[in-house]
Amino acid sequence: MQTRSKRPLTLRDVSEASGVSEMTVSRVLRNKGDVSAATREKVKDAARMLGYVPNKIAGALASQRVNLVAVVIPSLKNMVFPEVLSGISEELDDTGLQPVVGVTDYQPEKEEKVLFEMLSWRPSGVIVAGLEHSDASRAMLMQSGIPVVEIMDTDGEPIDTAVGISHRRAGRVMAEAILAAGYKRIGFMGTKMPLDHRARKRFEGFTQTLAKGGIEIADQEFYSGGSALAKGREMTDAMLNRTPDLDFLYYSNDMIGAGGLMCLQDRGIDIPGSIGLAGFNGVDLLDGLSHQLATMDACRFEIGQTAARIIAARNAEGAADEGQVVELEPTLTFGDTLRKG
Amino acid sequence: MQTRSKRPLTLRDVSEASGVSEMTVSRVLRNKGDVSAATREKVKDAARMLGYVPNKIAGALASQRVNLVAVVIPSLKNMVFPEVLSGISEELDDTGLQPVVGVTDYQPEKEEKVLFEMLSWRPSGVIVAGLEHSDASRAMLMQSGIPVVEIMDTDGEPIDTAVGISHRRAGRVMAEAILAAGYKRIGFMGTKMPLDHRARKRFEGFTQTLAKGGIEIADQEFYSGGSALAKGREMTDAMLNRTPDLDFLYYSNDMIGAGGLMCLQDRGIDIPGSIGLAGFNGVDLLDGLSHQLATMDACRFEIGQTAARIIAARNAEGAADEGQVVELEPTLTFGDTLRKG
DNA sequence: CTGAAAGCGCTAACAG
DNA sequence: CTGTTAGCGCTTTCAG
Repeated sequence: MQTRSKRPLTLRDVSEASGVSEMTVSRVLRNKGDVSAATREKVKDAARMLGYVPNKIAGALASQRVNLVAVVIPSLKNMVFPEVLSGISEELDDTGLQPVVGVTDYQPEKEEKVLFEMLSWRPSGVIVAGLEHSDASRAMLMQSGIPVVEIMDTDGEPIDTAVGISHRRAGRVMAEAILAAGYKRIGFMGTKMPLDHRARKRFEGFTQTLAKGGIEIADQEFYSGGSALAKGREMTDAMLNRTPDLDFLYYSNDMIGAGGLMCLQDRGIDIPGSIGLAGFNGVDLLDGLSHQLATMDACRFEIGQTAARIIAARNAEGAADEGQVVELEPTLTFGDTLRKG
Repeated sequence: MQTRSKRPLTLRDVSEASGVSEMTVSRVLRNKGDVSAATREKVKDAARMLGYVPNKIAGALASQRVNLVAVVIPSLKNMVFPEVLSGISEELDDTGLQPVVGVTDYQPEKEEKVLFEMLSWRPSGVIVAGLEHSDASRAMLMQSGIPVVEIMDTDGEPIDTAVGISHRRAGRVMAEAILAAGYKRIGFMGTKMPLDHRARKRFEGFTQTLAKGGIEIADQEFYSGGSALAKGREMTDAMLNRTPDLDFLYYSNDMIGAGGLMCLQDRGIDIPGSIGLAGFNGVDLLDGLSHQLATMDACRFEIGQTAARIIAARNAEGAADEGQVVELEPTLTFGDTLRKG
């Protein structure tokens, strides 16, 4: 058929090979406009024969249309984000739009850099995690004139559109459930991430609601790095030694919660009678554990879907519902580690 | 400063605002060629003031250079692939190249589609998981004239360059360790994925080596879908009921292996005395378990790094070491679940 | 050090 | 239904 070539093929090559004008070749290859079945076949054969791959760079420049959606997230290691991505990817599958992922490592400067890179490709839409961005980032996004959907969080002022859950509310709901169940001596363990605003908001909602119930966090500890499971185990062990009278442990994610669960089991503690536990995220990775950990689903997949749907709609219709905030309802799962109040 | 605008800014706008020719503006913004400090400042100020974001589409078309590296992987849910991605991403960080990810869901037709999409952006390199591709995919990749690195696997004929481990060998090494430890009645559990060629090759290497030792797999089971931890637990339970005299369980991944471990613990079985276990992948997610599972590291991060380094080098130098195969050495970890022979 | 002219490969907008 | 003519916004190349 063909071999490793130096110069990539162009429309002109297909045009010459098929004896049809470039313009008509272009139309056939895009299924645009009416072309007779005969020429259509000729063109398609020639293209296939040569192994022609259209140049989207040129196409995009000429048509001022790019079928890319920029997706900017803090990390790929957290499982939460690949799940959101799946939602986006699935929803975009039939729209002709394609997600392009950028990772910020939770660093505002890197976010700025990534956004700049992304925007310089003039994508059809931008989906970015969180509502907190540098002034420069916000300015860029506004200025771009591109539809922007901020995801995961609704506690704040969106640039354009937001889809997510209220983490403050999530913290509050969990606190209410714990209070209702009659737990009094509560310990908290979480990641040491000053830049994880969503974890911070959950923590705030949590402590504020406890405070209203007249309760203060009895002990707390933050970690960073390492295997979450191991850390959860270690921290829990340390905390129980330090503050033996705790009757509830709230973890900022399910993975360290699972570590804590193992620690309690090793100690032979009655769950949730003597001590209750809860995590956050609804990670189904952990479904095989001996106890099902109480947790709160963060609607990751659905958030991705919804955000993608909004971008796709805007892309099709032109301007539309700007400035909306879609707040999804996280569901609380009691599992086997939190008594119903 | 500026507001939501309709028309995106162009070089011309910056040129007019700064009173410097477009060409010189372009040079400043790319740090290319010599420009006086004075005009440089003028231009930079104007660009910042306006909030100018260069149009890479136009730049790429004009310069015939795209700073994108296509990365095509089967899935994002498997943790293995995000890890490879991290390696790629990190290695690419200082090269000016940017990864763009495409997901195939283990489907050859989707791989073909994704590759076509990717290639139509004329990336500087392609990193693709696996050595098995449709004829059309292979043809596209060859034809493109773009550096191609196939990753994860070295058992086969690469299109251009390959970086990975030999899964056949990995299976063999594990089998040898198990034989050396004196286990005789071996059960296997894995995913039911006809298209996961690497898992298949491991299994082949494993069974062939056992055969040489005069041993045949005593029982086996394949699953698909669901939480791996839970599945591992269920399958192990079922298998032990069915074939109670097993003395070793080999799992195709660490997650189901962990589920199996829990099952054995529930049953109060002595590990690794009465029954040994091993998984595959070296997932540090699981570090907090009561026993450290025997496993084999797949060198994911390193594979990503190496592949990225090769692409970056080719991009800088022009043509170079084509056709090489880099086989990395997976390390066997005995942990607490496999006796040393 | 700076600028003018000529495309990159494709598609929009018209004519036939 | 098919072809022609202009660019898209930038960079290359070549003159100053």
